[in-house]
Parts: sequence; C-alpha cells; structure tokens
Amino acid sequence: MAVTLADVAARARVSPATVSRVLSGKYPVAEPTRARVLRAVDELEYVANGPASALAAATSDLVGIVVADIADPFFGILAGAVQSEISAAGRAGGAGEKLPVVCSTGGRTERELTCLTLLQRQRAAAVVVAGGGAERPEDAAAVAAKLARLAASGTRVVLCGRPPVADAVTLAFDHRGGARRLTEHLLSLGHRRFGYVAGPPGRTTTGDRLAGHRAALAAAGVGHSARLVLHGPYDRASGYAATVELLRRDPGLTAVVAANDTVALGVCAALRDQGRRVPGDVSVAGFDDLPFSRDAAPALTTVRLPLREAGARAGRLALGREERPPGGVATVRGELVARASTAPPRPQGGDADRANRLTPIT
Amino acid sequence: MAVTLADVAARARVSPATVSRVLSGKYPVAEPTRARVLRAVDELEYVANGPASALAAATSDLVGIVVADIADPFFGILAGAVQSEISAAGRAGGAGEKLPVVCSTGGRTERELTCLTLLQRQRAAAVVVAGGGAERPEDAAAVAAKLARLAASGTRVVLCGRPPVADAVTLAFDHRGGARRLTEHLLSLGHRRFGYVAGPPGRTTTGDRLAGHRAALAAAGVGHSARLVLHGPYDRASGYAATVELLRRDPGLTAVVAANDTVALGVCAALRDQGRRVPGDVSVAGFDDLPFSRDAAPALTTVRLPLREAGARAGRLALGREERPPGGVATVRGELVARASTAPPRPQGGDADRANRLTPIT
DNA sequence: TTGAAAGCGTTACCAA
DNA sequence: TTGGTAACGCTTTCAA
Repeated sequence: MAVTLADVAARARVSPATVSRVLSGKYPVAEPTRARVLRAVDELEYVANGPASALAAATSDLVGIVVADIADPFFGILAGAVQSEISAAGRAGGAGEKLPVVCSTGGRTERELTCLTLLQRQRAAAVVVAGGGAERPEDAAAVAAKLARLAASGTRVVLCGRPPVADAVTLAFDHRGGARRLTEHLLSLGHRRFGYVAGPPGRTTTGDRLAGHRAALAAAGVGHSARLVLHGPYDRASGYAATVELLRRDPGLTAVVAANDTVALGVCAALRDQGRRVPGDVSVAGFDDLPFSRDAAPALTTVRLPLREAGARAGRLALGREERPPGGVATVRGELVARASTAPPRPQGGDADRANRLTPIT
Repeated sequence: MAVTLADVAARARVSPATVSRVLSGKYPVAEPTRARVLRAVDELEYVANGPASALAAATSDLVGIVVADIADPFFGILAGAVQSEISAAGRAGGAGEKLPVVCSTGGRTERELTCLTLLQRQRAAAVVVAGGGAERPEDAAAVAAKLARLAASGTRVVLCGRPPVADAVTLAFDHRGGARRLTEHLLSLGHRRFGYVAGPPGRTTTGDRLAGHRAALAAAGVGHSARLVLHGPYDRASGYAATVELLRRDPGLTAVVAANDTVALGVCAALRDQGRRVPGDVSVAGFDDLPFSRDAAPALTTVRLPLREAGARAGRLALGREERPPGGVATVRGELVARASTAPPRPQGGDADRANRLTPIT
C-alpha cells in the first residue's frame, strides 16, 4: 500500500514520533535529524494520510465554504477570495496547509443543513457560510442550531452576508442600506413608479434588499403596490419574465429595480423587446456590479459590494488570523454606482411636486 | 467530546459493529435492530467521524474538482454541474454521500500539483481535473506523474477539457475544431485580416484554440502574422489592452478572435473606444458563450461548449456511474453560434477574389 | 532532543 | 444476523 509515517521513520532511522514532529514543524528537532527525515520523505514521496492525522488530532485541515451556487459569479468571486486567502497561508502542500472546499446548496435550507453535516462529519477546521439565509423562523433556527453544534465541536464558524447567529463571527452585508440608497437615488432623479424584481422568496438577502427599497419609498411618501414586486431566482430569465408581467400590470412605470445585475440584464432585454428604450423610457437598477455588467448594461445603476475584500476577510477570520470584530459582527457596506442619471421621461404633475420636497441623496 | 459510534451502540444495546452495518446500509440487519439503531442515532444526534471512517476504510468520501479559477463563470458552471451530479446521488447527509470539493489553481502548474497532493492526502475517492493543462513537457509530465500516483492509490481520476494522460478517463474538449470552424465562418464572410487575443501562454486550451484558428487560415491560404497574436489572462482587461495594441499594429483588421467571451467583451469595448463600430467596422468572435455574453455583446460569434452536460458526465464518471468511453477518451464538441453575419466593410480586390474560391461552411 | 506506547473512531474479518 | 476484535496511520503524553 501507500508509504506511511513508519516507512519514513525506518528509512530515516528515527522513531515515528520524530517524523511526526518534523512534519508538524512545531516541535524542536535537531537539525541533522530533521534533514534526514525530510530527505526520507522526499525519497519515498511520502504523502501524509489526512484522515489518520485528523483522527488523531481531532481536527482536519479542511475549511468549508458554503455558498448557494458556485455557477453564480457573485459566489464565485466571493469563494475565490476566501480560497486564495486560505491558500496563501502556509507553505504549499506542506503539512498544516488548509484545503478550502466549496460546497453549494442551491439556496435551499435542507441542502444547507446537509452540507454543514458533511463538513461536521469531516471535522472541518472552519466553515465560512456565505450568502443569505432562510427567513422562516423554523429554518433559520435549524441552521442556527446546526451551526451551534459545529462551533461546539471545535469548528470555527464565520458567517458572510447573512444575519448574525448566536456568537458566530459575522460579516454582515448591508443589503438594506444599499437598496435604500439605490432607491433614494432613483427618487432624487424624479422616478415615482417602480417595478421591483426580487430574488427568491424567503431568503434574507431578498427580504433585506426589498425592505431597504420600501423604506426609501415610504420615507419619500411614495406609495408602492405589492403587485409590482415579483419574485424569482437570480437569473436572467427571471428578470425577463418578471418585466413582461410588470409592464402588463403597470405600463407606465419608469424604473425597475432588480435583485441583482444578472436579473437586471433580463430586465433590460425584456424592456427593449417591449419597445422601451433603456435608459430613456425606463431606468434599470441592479445589485452587485459584477465585472460583466458594465458591458452588458452600461447604464445600469448598481450597488457594488466589495466582494473580494469581504471574502478575504472571511478567510482570515476562518483561519483565526484576524481579530474578531467587536460584538462579533462587522458590517460591509456597498457603494452606489450610478453610471447614468436618467430622469423619468414624462413626470406627472403631482409627482413632480413631491419631488421638489425631496432632498437628493448621494 | 462528540458522540461516537460506541455511544450509539450502547444506547441501542447492540455492538458497534452492528451500528456500523446499519449506517453503511449494505449489510443485512434485522429490521427491529435497524430501527433501534436509527432511533439512537437520531436521539443522540450522532454524526459519523469522517476521518475515522476514511482511515478504516482506506478511502474518504471526498470528490475533488480541480479548476483554474472558480471566480470564472466558465469553471463555475462546469464545477456546479459536477457538484450537482454528485450530490444528486446518495441520500442527503446519509453515510456514503460524497462531498464534492472545488479547488482552484489559478492555472499554475505548481498550484495544480499542490491541490492534487492535498486531495491525495485526503485520500479522495475521485478527482475531476477540469480545464486545460500545461504545455511545457516537464510540467505536463509532473502533473501526469502525480495523477498516476493518485490513480495508483485508488483515486478515480477524470480529466475534463484537457488532453488525455495515461489511462485516466478523459472528456476532451474539441477546442481546435471549434476554433477552426469559428475562423472558417469568418473567412466565409470575407474577412482576411484577423487579430487574435489568445489566453495565457503555455496552456493547452490556449494552444489548441490558436492551432485551430491557424489551421483554418492556412487551409484558406490566408497568411497570418505572429505579430497579430497577443496573449493574456482570461479577463476583460486583457481583451481591452490587446485590442488597443492590435489596432496599433494593424489598423486595417476587420475581425478579432478572442480567447473567450470575457476577453471578447474587452475587445468590443476597446474597439468602440477607438472609434470602430462593432459589428460593422470590425467583427468580434469569442468562445464559450456564457449566459451573459448575449447581453454584453449581442453580435458576438462564439463556440458554445456544452458545459453543463460535460460537467454532469464528468461527475458520473467520477462516481463510476457511467461507463468508461472506448479508449478512455470521449471528445466534446462545441456548437458554432453566429448571431450576426457581418462581412468586412471594405473588401480589398485580391482578397475578394480569394473569398470566391472558398466554400462557405456551417 | 528522542523513543515508546496509548489512544483516536471506524471498518471488516472471523466466530458464534 | 450479530458480537468481538484486530487493524488503519497518526498525534501526543510520559519517560528517558
């Protein structure tokens, strides 16, 4: 079978314990001995048995990164940042190097629990849970309980982009504030009739962004019908279909806010197919400002979350290389990116009046 | 500490061996006993110790997916497809459920070897290596040797999108054929002066696509200068910068072929910024046809690789749920997607002549 | 600074 | 159908 520690020990004429000490690197070993061991390791092409180490040490060097969907660039960027932060630490391939592993859940609580169980089974050293969570109390509680058990069993838990839970370190995203500023911006341009294409129902990200949007409207005294809020997955097709329906429900809307940039692309496409100029007749806003959106929809107004920075920080927190923020929670804010200031085409009397009472924000 | 098999056994008043059998599910156990064990598992919230199982069974339930960059939607889609195929098998969270783990290498051989070592250390059940490999013989040999060792140690190895190695099961992508058809298409429209923005140097994907392009040009008797081939990473900035330089070197080019769609977006942006209409003055072609490209560059001509299907198939091969293709190698071909048939603006005499001798393809 | 040996929690073989 | 019990390969006291 495979080469074992004992084989290396025999070859280097030392005890297995010594080899272990050399490899772990955190025990004093005489230099000549050390060299002999390392040479034996090389000659034998020894690769440690991870499971055996994990069993003996009661912790593995796996770091889990749980996301909704790796095919979604939002999570791809986030997960990539976490990974590279983790891989950057520790000598390449050396013992103690962490193996970042990405799991995707499809945004389903059930699958989320499964992933966490799988990581718990692996005795992962840390777990970064990225993206929004379930809003339903039972679901949220189930995940919280699972995370608590994970933490209790020695796994470091870091939340990134979801509400804090118990005492897990959390990097919360300010979706609410971002959506609010986004909507305030559109209001300041004079828009009064909004459509909103929301993300999947029952998820905190969806709810938070929507809440921010509604808060801005309420603060401006602009009414908003629930009929003009449509939910769907974070994809282009959802934006397209929702927009067709929104226009049917209110042909006079002048702005559409989308759950994210991908959805916004579908919105733009549908608007054009329905004969509206974008921007011009209708302004479209999105979220996240992913790299391609500037090409796909140059006039999009979005909120840019510093995904790379957040991911890197989450990675450091997972490794325990960065101090816990006060209270265990740090909030990451997005930046408003307004590429075109398109006022609505034909402002109506009453609305224009109200607009004058608004203080432009941003 | 954590609940162990022995705890469950005690509670269910059976031996540890029996609990193990119930959990593994592949041994006959009397129904009442089985029920008692499962109840104990539930009551105790027992979660098996993966490392211990892996040690005893000499194989873990990890399945590695090695990609160049998860932040790149190309790999995100591919990895996502592999993952969902793997997660679909096996009852959620049950014993024996595989844990698909994605690692990214940045397309660097060194990091690739590290990832493979890490997976070898974990005694992964299978490894799917996706995306092109190194062209340099030493590098290719090093990776091949590593893969051979992995395979020898019982890990199932599946290659996806890179040249076959020894006897690893391979899903090869026909980059060469795709690039060839793409170029033939542009030639059939009358284009004769091409710029080419290639991927990172020294990688098989880059080399294969370029080879296909050159083969098409050669077959058509169209000369091509190495000065009009520029290399860079698979990102937008690379396409932008390369295009500025290409136009400097040949202001009269009528078509630019890009390493992939993301690069093509940069090409389009640069062309516009340089005062060219796209399409119109210059036609742009890309690769991969990712979801956003139709919005970002509606007139792009691309080659669409069936990424989801390929990923799913790779997943099944990794699980041993799909038969090895004859010879161990199956080739995945891309589909030419031509959204606009833009002929060059001002065909030159001699070239137009030659164009007539071409048989239009596709 | 090094060695000996007792676990770590499963699996799998051999009996019963 | 079940139980007893060696491995599995490493880490980590405890001694020397």
